[in-house]
Amino acid sequence: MGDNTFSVLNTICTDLKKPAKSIIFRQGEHADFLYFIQSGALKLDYQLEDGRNLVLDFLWPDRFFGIAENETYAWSATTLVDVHLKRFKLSSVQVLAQEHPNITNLLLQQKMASLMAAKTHITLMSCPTATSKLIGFLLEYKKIPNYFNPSTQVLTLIMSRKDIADYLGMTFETTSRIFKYLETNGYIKKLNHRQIQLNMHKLQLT
Amino acid sequence: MGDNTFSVLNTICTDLKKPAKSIIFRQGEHADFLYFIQSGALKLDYQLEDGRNLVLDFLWPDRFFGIAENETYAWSATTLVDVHLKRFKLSSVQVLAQEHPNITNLLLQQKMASLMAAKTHITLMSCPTATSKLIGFLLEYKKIPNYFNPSTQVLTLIMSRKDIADYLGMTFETTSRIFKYLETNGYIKKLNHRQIQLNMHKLQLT
DNA sequence: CGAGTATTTGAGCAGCATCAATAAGAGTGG
DNA sequence: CCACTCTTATTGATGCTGCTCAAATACTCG
Repeated sequence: MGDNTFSVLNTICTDLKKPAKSIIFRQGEHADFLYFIQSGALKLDYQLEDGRNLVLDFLWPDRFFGIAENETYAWSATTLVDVHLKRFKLSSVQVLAQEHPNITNLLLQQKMASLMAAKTHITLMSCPTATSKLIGFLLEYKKIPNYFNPSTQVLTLIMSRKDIADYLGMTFETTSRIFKYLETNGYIKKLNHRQIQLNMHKLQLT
Repeated sequence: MGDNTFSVLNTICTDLKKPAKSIIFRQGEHADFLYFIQSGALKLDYQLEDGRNLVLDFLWPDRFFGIAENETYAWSATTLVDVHLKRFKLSSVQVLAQEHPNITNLLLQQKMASLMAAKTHITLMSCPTATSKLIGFLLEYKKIPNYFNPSTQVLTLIMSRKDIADYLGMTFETTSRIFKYLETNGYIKKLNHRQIQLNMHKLQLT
Protein backbone atom coordinates (compact mmCIF):
# COMPACT_ATOMS: atom_id res chain seq x y z
CA MET A 1 0.00 0.00 0.00
CA GLY A 2 1.49 3.25 1.15
CA ASP A 3 3.55 5.20 -1.31
CA ASN A 4 1.73 4.41 -4.48
CA THR A 5 -1.69 4.90 -2.93
CA PHE A 6 -0.64 8.24 -1.50
CA SER A 7 0.91 9.49 -4.72
CA VAL A 8 -2.28 8.64 -6.58
CA LEU A 9 -4.35 10.50 -4.00
CA ASN A 10 -2.00 13.45 -4.13
CA THR A 11 -2.97 14.09 -7.73
CA ILE A 12 -6.41 15.21 -6.62
CA CYS A 13 -5.68 16.98 -3.37
CA THR A 14 -5.79 20.63 -2.43
CA ASP A 15 -3.65 22.14 0.27
CA LEU A 16 -5.50 23.97 2.97
CA LYS A 17 -4.55 25.94 6.06
CA LYS A 18 -6.92 26.87 8.83
CA PRO A 19 -6.32 28.95 11.94
CA ALA A 20 -7.05 27.72 15.44
CA LYS A 21 -10.69 27.52 16.53
CA SER A 22 -12.12 27.46 13.03
CA ILE A 23 -14.77 25.11 11.77
CA ILE A 24 -13.85 22.78 8.92
CA PHE A 25 -17.31 21.36 8.51
CA ARG A 26 -20.52 21.25 10.52
CA GLN A 27 -22.69 18.29 11.36
CA GLY A 28 -25.56 18.03 8.89
CA GLU A 29 -23.68 19.70 6.04
CA HIS A 30 -23.47 17.87 2.75
CA ALA A 31 -20.25 15.85 2.77
CA ASP A 32 -18.26 16.86 -0.27
CA PHE A 33 -14.72 16.47 1.00
CA LEU A 34 -12.39 14.06 2.65
CA TYR A 35 -9.55 15.56 4.70
CA PHE A 36 -6.11 14.55 5.83
CA ILE A 37 -4.20 16.22 8.66
CA GLN A 38 -0.64 17.18 7.79
CA SER A 39 -0.05 19.14 10.96
CA GLY A 40 -2.03 20.52 13.86
CA ALA A 41 -4.95 19.01 15.72
CA LEU A 42 -8.71 19.19 15.85
CA LYS A 43 -11.75 17.88 17.64
CA LEU A 44 -14.86 16.17 16.34
CA ASP A 45 -17.89 17.45 18.19
CA TYR A 46 -21.55 16.71 18.15
CA GLN A 47 -24.43 18.88 19.33
CA LEU A 48 -27.51 17.29 20.79
CA GLU A 49 -30.96 18.80 20.67
CA ASP A 50 -30.99 19.05 24.47
CA GLY A 51 -28.06 21.46 24.42
CA ARG A 52 -25.33 19.01 25.33
CA ASN A 53 -22.16 19.26 23.33
CA LEU A 54 -20.10 16.09 23.02
CA VAL A 55 -16.51 15.87 21.94
CA LEU A 56 -16.34 12.54 20.12
CA ASP A 57 -12.64 12.49 19.38
CA PHE A 58 -9.44 14.47 19.12
CA LEU A 59 -7.53 14.02 15.87
CA TRP A 60 -3.80 14.29 15.24
CA PRO A 61 -1.54 14.36 12.17
CA ASP A 62 -1.66 11.56 9.59
CA ARG A 63 -5.35 10.97 10.11
CA PHE A 64 -8.06 11.10 7.50
CA PHE A 65 -11.45 12.43 8.51
CA GLY A 66 -14.73 13.37 6.91
CA ILE A 67 -15.65 9.92 5.67
CA ALA A 68 -19.37 10.33 5.96
CA GLU A 69 -22.45 8.24 6.06
CA ASN A 70 -25.66 9.28 4.30
CA GLU A 71 -23.93 11.95 2.25
CA THR A 72 -23.92 14.14 5.32
CA TYR A 73 -21.38 14.80 8.07
CA ALA A 74 -22.59 13.23 11.30
CA TRP A 75 -20.50 15.61 13.44
CA SER A 76 -18.54 18.83 13.20
CA ALA A 77 -14.80 19.26 12.92
CA THR A 78 -13.21 22.21 14.72
CA THR A 79 -9.52 23.06 14.80
CA LEU A 80 -7.80 23.35 18.17
CA VAL A 81 -4.62 24.93 16.84
CA ASP A 82 -3.49 26.10 13.41
CA VAL A 83 -3.77 23.17 11.04
CA HIS A 84 -2.41 22.20 7.67
CA LEU A 85 -4.74 19.90 5.77
CA LYS A 86 -5.08 18.09 2.51
CA ARG A 87 -8.54 18.15 1.02
CA PHE A 88 -9.95 15.62 -1.46
CA LYS A 89 -13.20 15.84 -3.34
CA LEU A 90 -15.12 12.75 -2.22
CA SER A 91 -16.57 12.10 -5.66
CA SER A 92 -13.05 12.12 -7.12
CA VAL A 93 -11.83 9.75 -4.44
CA GLN A 94 -14.64 7.36 -5.27
CA VAL A 95 -13.75 7.42 -8.97
CA LEU A 96 -10.08 6.95 -8.21
CA ALA A 97 -10.83 4.06 -5.87
CA GLN A 98 -12.31 2.08 -8.77
CA GLU A 99 -8.88 1.86 -10.36
CA HIS A 100 -6.85 1.82 -7.17
CA PRO A 101 -8.49 -0.56 -4.71
CA ASN A 102 -5.83 0.21 -2.13
CA ILE A 103 -7.53 3.52 -1.54
CA THR A 104 -10.46 1.61 -0.08
CA ASN A 105 -8.05 -0.37 2.06
CA LEU A 106 -6.58 2.88 3.32
CA LEU A 107 -10.03 4.17 4.23
CA LEU A 108 -10.83 0.87 5.94
CA GLN A 109 -7.64 1.19 7.95
CA GLN A 110 -8.61 4.71 8.98
CA LYS A 111 -12.08 3.61 10.06
CA MET A 112 -10.39 0.93 12.11
CA ALA A 113 -8.34 3.64 13.83
CA SER A 114 -11.52 5.64 14.53
CA LEU A 115 -13.17 2.60 16.01
CA MET A 116 -10.24 1.81 18.28
CA ALA A 117 -10.29 5.44 19.40
CA ALA A 118 -13.99 5.07 20.16
CA LYS A 119 -13.24 1.99 22.24
CA THR A 120 -10.67 3.92 24.25
CA HIS A 121 -13.18 6.73 24.64
CA ILE A 122 -15.90 4.40 25.91
CA THR A 123 -13.42 2.80 28.29
CA LEU A 124 -12.55 6.20 29.75
CA MET A 125 -16.19 7.20 30.07
CA SER A 126 -16.95 4.02 31.96
CA CYS A 127 -14.43 4.78 34.68
CA PRO A 128 -16.30 4.92 37.98
CA THR A 129 -14.90 8.26 39.16
CA ALA A 130 -14.03 11.58 37.58
CA THR A 131 -10.50 11.24 38.92
CA SER A 132 -9.89 7.96 37.12
CA LYS A 133 -11.42 9.38 33.94
CA LEU A 134 -9.09 12.34 33.97
CA ILE A 135 -5.99 10.31 34.83
CA GLY A 136 -6.89 7.93 32.02
CA PHE A 137 -7.26 10.87 29.70
CA LEU A 138 -3.85 12.30 30.63
CA LEU A 139 -2.18 8.93 30.11
CA GLU A 140 -3.75 8.62 26.66
CA TYR A 141 -2.93 12.20 25.77
CA LYS A 142 0.68 11.62 26.78
CA LYS A 143 1.04 9.26 23.81
CA ILE A 144 0.54 12.08 21.32
CA PRO A 145 3.82 13.37 19.91
CA ASN A 146 4.41 17.12 19.93
CA TYR A 147 2.34 17.81 23.01
CA PHE A 148 4.39 15.85 25.51
CA ASN A 149 7.99 16.55 26.29
CA PRO A 150 9.49 13.34 27.67
CA SER A 151 12.56 15.03 29.12
CA THR A 152 10.62 17.57 31.19
CA GLN A 153 7.50 15.38 31.52
CA VAL A 154 5.40 18.40 30.57
CA LEU A 155 2.08 17.98 28.74
CA THR A 156 0.76 20.88 26.69
CA LEU A 157 -3.01 20.76 26.70
CA ILE A 158 -4.35 22.27 23.51
CA MET A 159 -8.00 21.93 24.47
CA SER A 160 -10.07 23.73 27.08
CA ARG A 161 -11.34 22.31 30.34
CA LYS A 162 -14.77 22.25 28.73
CA ASP A 163 -13.50 20.20 25.78
CA ILE A 164 -12.03 17.66 28.17
CA ALA A 165 -15.26 17.63 30.17
CA ASP A 166 -17.36 17.17 27.02
CA TYR A 167 -15.10 14.31 26.01
CA LEU A 168 -15.24 12.53 29.38
CA GLY A 169 -18.88 13.20 30.15
CA MET A 170 -18.60 15.54 33.11
CA THR A 171 -18.81 19.25 33.88
CA PHE A 172 -15.90 21.61 33.38
CA GLU A 173 -16.06 22.58 37.05
CA THR A 174 -15.37 18.97 37.94
CA THR A 175 -12.50 18.83 35.46
CA SER A 176 -11.01 21.89 37.10
CA ARG A 177 -11.49 20.51 40.61
CA ILE A 178 -9.87 17.19 39.73
CA PHE A 179 -6.85 18.98 38.27
CA LYS A 180 -6.63 20.79 41.59
CA TYR A 181 -6.93 17.51 43.48
CA LEU A 182 -4.23 15.89 41.33
CA GLU A 183 -1.91 18.81 41.99
CA THR A 184 -2.58 18.86 45.72
CA ASN A 185 -1.81 15.17 45.93
CA GLY A 186 1.34 15.32 43.86
CA TYR A 187 0.13 13.58 40.73
CA ILE A 188 0.74 16.63 38.56
CA LYS A 189 2.14 20.13 38.76
CA LYS A 190 0.39 22.93 36.91
CA LEU A 191 2.89 25.28 35.30
CA ASN A 192 -0.07 27.23 33.95
CA HIS A 193 -3.57 26.39 32.79
CA ARG A 194 -2.37 24.57 29.73
CA GLN A 195 1.03 23.24 30.80
CA ILE A 196 1.00 20.27 33.13
CA GLN A 197 3.96 18.38 34.46
CA LEU A 198 3.24 14.72 35.14
CA ASN A 199 4.50 12.69 38.04
CA MET A 200 4.48 9.32 36.35
CA HIS A 201 5.51 7.45 39.47
CA LYS A 202 2.26 8.35 41.14
CA LEU A 203 0.03 8.31 38.05
CA GLN A 204 1.01 4.81 36.97
CA LEU A 205 -0.06 3.28 40.26
CA THR A 206 -3.70 3.97 39.52
CA MET B 1 -22.46 -4.27 -4.69
CA GLY B 2 -24.70 -6.66 -2.81
CA ASP B 3 -25.69 -9.82 -4.58
CA ASN B 4 -22.51 -10.54 -6.44
CA THR B 5 -20.28 -9.71 -3.52
CA PHE B 6 -22.31 -11.95 -1.24
CA SER B 7 -22.37 -14.87 -3.64
CA VAL B 8 -18.61 -14.68 -3.97
CA LEU B 9 -18.23 -14.65 -0.19
CA ASN B 10 -20.65 -17.53 0.13
CA THR B 11 -18.23 -19.80 -1.70
CA ILE B 12 -15.87 -19.70 1.27
CA CYS B 13 -18.26 -19.63 4.20
CA THR B 14 -19.08 -22.22 6.80
CA ASP B 15 -22.41 -22.39 8.55
CA LEU B 16 -22.26 -22.29 12.30
CA LYS B 17 -24.81 -22.49 15.10
CA LYS B 18 -24.12 -21.52 18.67
CA PRO B 19 -26.36 -21.76 21.72
CA ALA B 20 -27.15 -18.80 23.97
CA LYS B 21 -24.42 -17.60 26.31
CA SER B 22 -21.56 -19.16 24.41
CA ILE B 23 -18.32 -17.46 23.51
CA ILE B 24 -17.50 -17.10 19.83
CA PHE B 25 -14.08 -15.61 20.40
CA ARG B 26 -12.16 -14.07 23.26
CA GLN B 27 -10.21 -10.84 23.35
CA GLY B 28 -6.55 -11.50 22.73
CA GLU B 29 -7.12 -14.64 20.66
CA HIS B 30 -5.55 -14.81 17.25
CA ALA B 31 -8.11 -13.53 14.76
CA ASP B 32 -8.62 -16.22 12.16
CA PHE B 33 -12.25 -15.71 11.25
CA LEU B 34 -14.71 -13.14 10.13
CA TYR B 35 -18.35 -13.73 11.10
CA PHE B 36 -21.75 -12.76 9.81
CA ILE B 37 -24.95 -12.99 11.85
CA GLN B 38 -27.81 -14.71 10.07
CA SER B 39 -30.06 -14.81 13.08
CA GLY B 40 -29.84 -14.23 16.80
CA ALA B 41 -27.92 -11.60 18.71
CA LEU B 42 -24.71 -11.17 20.64
CA LYS B 43 -22.66 -8.73 22.66
CA LEU B 44 -19.10 -7.54 22.28
CA ASP B 45 -17.46 -7.26 25.66
CA TYR B 46 -14.13 -6.16 26.93
CA GLN B 47 -12.44 -7.01 30.20
CA LEU B 48 -10.19 -4.49 31.86
CA GLU B 49 -7.32 -5.36 34.14
CA ASP B 50 -9.07 -3.62 37.03
CA GLY B 51 -11.96 -6.08 36.88
CA ARG B 52 -14.43 -3.91 35.03
CA ASN B 53 -16.34 -5.58 32.26
CA LEU B 54 -17.55 -3.32 29.46
CA VAL B 55 -20.20 -4.18 26.92
CA LEU B 56 -19.05 -2.32 23.82
CA ASP B 57 -21.96 -3.16 21.55
CA PHE B 58 -24.93 -5.40 20.92
CA LEU B 59 -25.03 -6.95 17.45
CA TRP B 60 -28.05 -8.00 15.42
CA PRO B 61 -28.63 -9.96 12.21
CA ASP B 62 -26.97 -8.91 8.95
CA ARG B 63 -23.87 -7.65 10.72
CA PHE B 64 -20.30 -8.74 10.13
CA PHE B 65 -17.99 -8.87 13.11
CA GLY B 66 -14.51 -10.04 13.97
CA ILE B 67 -12.66 -7.64 11.71
CA ALA B 68 -9.58 -7.33 13.82
CA GLU B 69 -6.61 -5.09 14.21
CA ASN B 70 -3.13 -6.44 14.95
CA GLU B 71 -4.09 -10.01 14.06
CA THR B 72 -5.81 -10.26 17.41
CA TYR B 73 -9.39 -9.76 18.56
CA ALA B 74 -9.60 -6.60 20.63
CA TRP B 75 -12.74 -7.78 22.46
CA SER B 76 -14.80 -10.90 23.05
CA ALA B 77 -18.01 -11.93 21.35
CA THR B 78 -20.64 -13.72 23.44
CA THR B 79 -24.04 -14.87 22.24
CA LEU B 80 -27.14 -13.63 24.04
CA VAL B 81 -29.54 -16.07 22.41
CA ASP B 82 -29.13 -18.99 20.01
CA VAL B 83 -27.38 -17.67 16.92
CA HIS B 84 -26.90 -18.78 13.37
CA LEU B 85 -23.66 -17.51 11.88
CA LYS B 86 -21.61 -17.63 8.74
CA ARG B 87 -17.90 -17.97 9.29
CA PHE B 88 -15.18 -16.93 6.84
CA LYS B 89 -11.50 -17.65 7.10
CA LEU B 90 -9.89 -14.20 7.20
CA SER B 91 -6.97 -15.22 5.02
CA SER B 92 -9.38 -16.46 2.36
CA VAL B 93 -11.35 -13.24 2.55
CA GLN B 94 -8.17 -11.27 1.99
CA VAL B 95 -7.27 -13.33 -1.07
CA LEU B 96 -10.78 -13.05 -2.44
CA ALA B 97 -10.78 -9.29 -1.88
CA GLN B 98 -7.91 -8.91 -4.32
CA GLU B 99 -10.14 -10.01 -7.16
CA HIS B 100 -13.38 -8.60 -5.81
CA PRO B 101 -12.72 -5.11 -4.49
CA ASN B 102 -16.34 -4.79 -3.45
CA ILE B 103 -15.59 -7.05 -0.53
CA THR B 104 -13.43 -4.28 0.90
CA ASN B 105 -16.25 -1.82 0.31
CA LEU B 106 -18.56 -4.12 2.22
CA LEU B 107 -16.14 -4.28 5.13
CA LEU B 108 -15.78 -0.50 5.04
CA GLN B 109 -19.53 -0.18 5.19
CA GLN B 110 -19.63 -2.49 8.20
CA LYS B 111 -16.92 -0.53 10.00
CA MET B 112 -18.99 2.57 9.34
CA ALA B 113 -21.96 0.88 11.02
CA SER B 114 -19.77 -0.02 14.01
CA LEU B 115 -18.59 3.54 14.28
CA MET B 116 -22.09 4.98 14.18
CA ALA B 117 -23.06 2.50 16.89
CA ALA B 118 -20.11 3.70 18.95
CA LYS B 119 -21.30 7.28 18.52
CA THR B 120 -24.75 6.33 19.80
CA HIS B 121 -23.11 4.49 22.67
CA ILE B 122 -20.97 7.48 23.64
CA THR B 123 -24.02 9.72 23.41
CA LEU B 124 -25.92 7.47 25.82
CA MET B 125 -23.01 7.29 28.23
CA SER B 126 -22.77 11.05 28.32
CA CYS B 127 -26.34 11.46 29.53
CA PRO B 128 -26.23 13.28 32.85
CA THR B 129 -28.45 10.86 34.79
CA ALA B 130 -28.91 7.12 34.93
CA THR B 131 -32.59 7.63 34.12
CA SER B 132 -31.87 9.41 30.85
CA LYS B 133 -29.26 6.78 29.97
CA LEU B 134 -31.73 3.97 30.44
CA ILE B 135 -34.56 5.72 28.62
CA GLY B 136 -32.17 6.43 25.74
CA PHE B 137 -31.19 2.78 25.75
CA LEU B 138 -34.79 1.61 25.60
CA LEU B 139 -35.56 3.97 22.72
CA GLU B 140 -32.56 2.67 20.78
CA TYR B 141 -33.37 -0.94 21.58
CA LYS B 142 -36.92 -0.40 20.38
CA LYS B 143 -35.56 0.02 16.84
CA ILE B 144 -34.35 -3.58 16.71
CA PRO B 145 -36.78 -5.84 14.82
CA ASN B 146 -37.84 -9.09 16.50
CA TYR B 147 -37.51 -7.81 20.04
CA PHE B 148 -40.18 -5.12 19.91
CA ASN B 149 -43.82 -5.80 19.19
CA PRO B 150 -45.32 -2.55 17.85
CA SER B 151 -48.91 -3.64 18.37
CA THR B 152 -48.50 -4.46 22.06
CA GLN B 153 -45.58 -2.04 22.62
CA VAL B 154 -43.75 -4.82 24.42
CA LEU B 155 -39.95 -4.97 24.42
CA THR B 156 -38.25 -8.30 25.01
CA LEU B 157 -34.91 -7.70 26.69
CA ILE B 158 -32.49 -10.45 25.76
CA MET B 159 -29.67 -9.18 27.95
CA SER B 160 -29.28 -9.07 31.71
CA ARG B 161 -29.45 -6.02 33.95
CA LYS B 162 -25.70 -6.35 34.32
CA ASP B 163 -25.19 -6.30 30.54
CA ILE B 164 -27.22 -3.11 30.31
CA ALA B 165 -25.29 -1.64 33.23
CA ASP B 166 -21.95 -2.58 31.67
CA TYR B 167 -23.08 -0.98 28.43
CA LEU B 168 -24.24 2.27 30.01
CA GLY B 169 -21.50 2.60 32.59
CA MET B 170 -23.42 2.08 35.80
CA THR B 171 -24.09 -0.65 38.37
CA PHE B 172 -26.74 -3.29 37.87
CA GLU B 173 -28.44 -2.21 41.11
CA THR B 174 -28.94 1.22 39.61
CA THR B 175 -30.30 -0.30 36.41
CA SER B 176 -32.79 -2.25 38.47
CA ARG B 177 -33.79 0.77 40.55
CA ILE B 178 -34.33 2.93 37.46
CA PHE B 179 -36.58 0.26 35.94
CA LYS B 180 -38.54 0.41 39.16
CA TYR B 181 -38.67 4.20 39.00
CA LEU B 182 -39.84 4.10 35.38
CA GLU B 183 -42.59 1.67 36.27
CA THR B 184 -43.73 3.64 39.32
CA ASN B 185 -43.97 6.77 37.23
CA GLY B 186 -45.82 5.16 34.36
CA TYR B 187 -43.08 5.19 31.74
CA ILE B 188 -43.06 1.42 31.45
CA LYS B 189 -44.87 -1.63 32.74
CA LYS B 190 -42.87 -4.72 33.65
CA LEU B 191 -44.69 -7.87 32.53
CA ASN B 192 -41.73 -9.81 33.91
CA HIS B 193 -38.00 -9.20 34.25
CA ARG B 194 -37.41 -9.43 30.55
CA GLN B 195 -40.70 -8.21 29.08
CA ILE B 196 -41.33 -4.49 29.27
CA GLN B 197 -44.28 -2.60 27.90
CA LEU B 198 -43.43 0.94 26.86
CA ASN B 199 -45.57 4.00 27.35
CA MET B 200 -44.32 5.98 24.39
CA HIS B 201 -46.40 9.04 25.24
CA LYS B 202 -44.40 9.56 28.40
CA LEU B 203 -41.04 8.30 27.15
CA GLN B 204 -40.93 10.57 24.14
CA LEU B 205 -41.26 13.70 26.24
CA THR B 206 -37.83 13.18 27.72
C1' DC C 1 -37.79 -29.88 43.42
C1' DG C 2 -33.47 -27.85 44.54
C1' DA C 3 -29.19 -25.34 43.53
C1' DG C 4 -27.44 -21.65 41.31
C1' DT C 5 -28.15 -17.30 39.13
C1' DA C 6 -30.48 -12.96 38.33
C1' DT C 7 -33.06 -9.34 40.15
C1' DT C 8 -34.95 -6.45 43.56
C1' DT C 9 -34.80 -3.70 47.60
C1' DG C 10 -32.74 -1.24 51.70
C1' DA C 11 -29.63 2.05 54.28
C1' DG C 12 -25.91 5.13 54.36
C1' DC C 13 -22.30 7.70 52.38
C1' DA C 14 -19.31 9.79 48.80
C1' DG C 15 -18.97 12.16 44.66
C1' DC C 16 -20.54 15.08 41.26
C1' DA C 17 -23.83 18.59 39.38
C1' DT C 18 -25.73 23.02 40.08
C1' DC C 19 -25.71 27.77 40.86
C1' DA C 20 -22.92 31.54 41.95
C1' DA C 21 -18.98 34.42 42.50
C1' DT C 22 -14.15 35.39 41.84
C1' DA C 23 -9.71 35.14 39.50
C1' DA C 24 -6.66 34.49 35.72
C1' DG C 25 -5.53 34.80 30.98
C1' DA C 26 -6.06 36.32 25.99
C1' DG C 27 -7.14 39.58 22.72
C1' DT C 28 -7.97 44.38 21.15
C1' DG C 29 -7.42 49.05 20.29
C1' DG C 30 -5.89 53.51 21.93
C1' DC D 1 2.55 49.13 26.60
C1' DC D 2 -1.46 49.60 29.27
C1' DA D 3 -6.39 49.64 30.08
C1' DC D 4 -10.46 47.38 29.00
C1' DT D 5 -13.26 43.52 27.58
C1' DC D 6 -14.24 38.88 26.93
C1' DT D 7 -13.32 34.38 27.59
C1' DT D 8 -11.58 30.59 30.34
C1' DA D 9 -10.56 28.70 34.70
C1' DT D 10 -10.95 28.35 39.65
C1' DT D 11 -13.27 28.03 43.94
C1' DG D 12 -17.27 27.78 47.24
C1' DA D 13 -21.69 25.96 49.24
C1' DT D 14 -25.43 22.81 48.90
C1' DG D 15 -28.36 18.98 47.57
C1' DC D 16 -29.25 15.10 44.81
C1' DT D 17 -27.68 10.87 42.44
C1' DG D 18 -25.76 6.77 42.22
C1' DC D 19 -22.30 3.56 44.45
C1' DT D 20 -21.33 0.26 48.15
C1' DC D 21 -22.40 -3.41 51.05
C1' DA D 22 -25.97 -6.39 52.47
C1' DA D 23 -30.08 -9.11 52.42
C1' DA D 24 -34.21 -10.93 50.47
C1' DT D 25 -36.83 -12.46 46.57
C1' DA D 26 -37.67 -14.21 41.91
C1' DC D 27 -36.35 -16.89 38.25
C1' DT D 28 -33.95 -20.73 35.47
C1' DC D 29 -32.49 -25.08 34.45
C1' DG D 30 -31.12 -29.63 35.17
